[in-house]
Amino acid sequence: MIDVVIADDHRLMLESLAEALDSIPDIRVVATASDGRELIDAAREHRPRVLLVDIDMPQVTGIAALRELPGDVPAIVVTMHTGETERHQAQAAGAVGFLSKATPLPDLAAAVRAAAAGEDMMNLDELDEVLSRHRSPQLDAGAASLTAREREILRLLAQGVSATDELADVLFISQKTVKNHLANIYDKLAVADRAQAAVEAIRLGLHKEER
Amino acid sequence: MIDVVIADDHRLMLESLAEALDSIPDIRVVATASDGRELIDAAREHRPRVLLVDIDMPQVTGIAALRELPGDVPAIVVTMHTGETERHQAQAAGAVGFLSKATPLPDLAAAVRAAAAGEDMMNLDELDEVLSRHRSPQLDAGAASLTAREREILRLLAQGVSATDELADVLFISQKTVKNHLANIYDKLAVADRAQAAVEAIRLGLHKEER
DNA sequence: GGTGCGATAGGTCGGACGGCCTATGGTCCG
DNA sequence: CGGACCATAGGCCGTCCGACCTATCGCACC
Repeated sequence: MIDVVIADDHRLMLESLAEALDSIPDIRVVATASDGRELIDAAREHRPRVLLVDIDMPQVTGIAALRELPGDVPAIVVTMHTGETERHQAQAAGAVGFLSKATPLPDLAAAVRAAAAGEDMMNLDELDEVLSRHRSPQLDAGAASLTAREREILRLLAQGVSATDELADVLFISQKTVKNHLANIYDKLAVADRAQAAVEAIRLGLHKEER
Repeated sequence: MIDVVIADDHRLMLESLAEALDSIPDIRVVATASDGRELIDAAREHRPRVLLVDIDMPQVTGIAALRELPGDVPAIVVTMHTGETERHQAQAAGAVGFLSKATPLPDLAAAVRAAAAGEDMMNLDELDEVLSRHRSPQLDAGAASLTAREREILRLLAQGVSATDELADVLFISQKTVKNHLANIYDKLAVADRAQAAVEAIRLGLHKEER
């Protein structure tokens, strides 16, 4: 689980991004800030693994805030202004990444994971390669070891198909097999019953998957 | 359920906002667009109840797109540039609302509900009053009639407390009472068991509530 | 060509769950 | 005051669930 603090002066951006990142299973937004001052305070108080920082902020800019903060927490600068000047300022202030606000959300998530893993993303030639190495969420041992069939059953659970006979009908297998898969799922996710498995499945985002 | 189409040229904003709004129980994002052209196509194809439109977009701006679209779908303009010029252009193009990107997310959700209800939000003096009338999500009959105790139990379910005896212990009531509440919850939400109730509880956002 | 693993399936069993009914005390409101 | 609603609680019953064990088939990897 990667703890993140986000700073952006547009509340709509700040709150939407916080909500969206928080719904990613391996990322948790522990605090948000609307200017550089709040960012510095939040970073000191919550000790996150990664900072996401906008440049344009009233009073203290993102760049200025980064200069005040110790370099022990990797910071990704996210900005509308992707000129070389801003880029160099960000780099000089200690940023490990510099992304445009045109970046797709999954790429930002990948950048957060990369930053948490100690990667540097200031080299544009390597950026794509670094991001692609961190595209998939780093799930905990249990969730990561789920088989395709088990994920399928979890997906159905998260979508409201909970009865054994319904699951068996949808999957064209016997009720017995459904129960076996469920038992394995309970083991891997360390839960006790369908209700808890459904909660966990939704946390993992399985309810959004199609087919 | 209010179907919405969002247009914004910054993918991070677009995708984050889509994710955040979609997680609100009475709002569904049916399509997103990165420029005015896509917005026009998406509006025609998906026939949403409300449009959320950024002004600054390449090729065809939000204002230009609104001018091309029939006025039968209410549009809310969301922009960084809140000058009188933009305001008047938006109004002339048929927008029913004009909000800054500094607007808090809950206010935007309220504006979406207001727009879906046919309200006009172009009068700044009435804006606060109109928004406050639409703050709470319009839940369907079942969810709206839940009692405090029932919501409490649903919240626990959504947070992974599923066993009758655990629920009884946490709430300091007998297991029998827990089962009675659950039976009433199943009725109101039209579900059959705890797993489905938990799924519904998360959809309603109860898992985020404290205490 | 084993060895391992996943998907399939069956049996048994005790306990948990959900459906249905009744009942009491409290609160709020007309 | 009476009615409506809620939280609390108990009983009964049939069904479903989860735990534990065994077993076969197919596929992939070495």
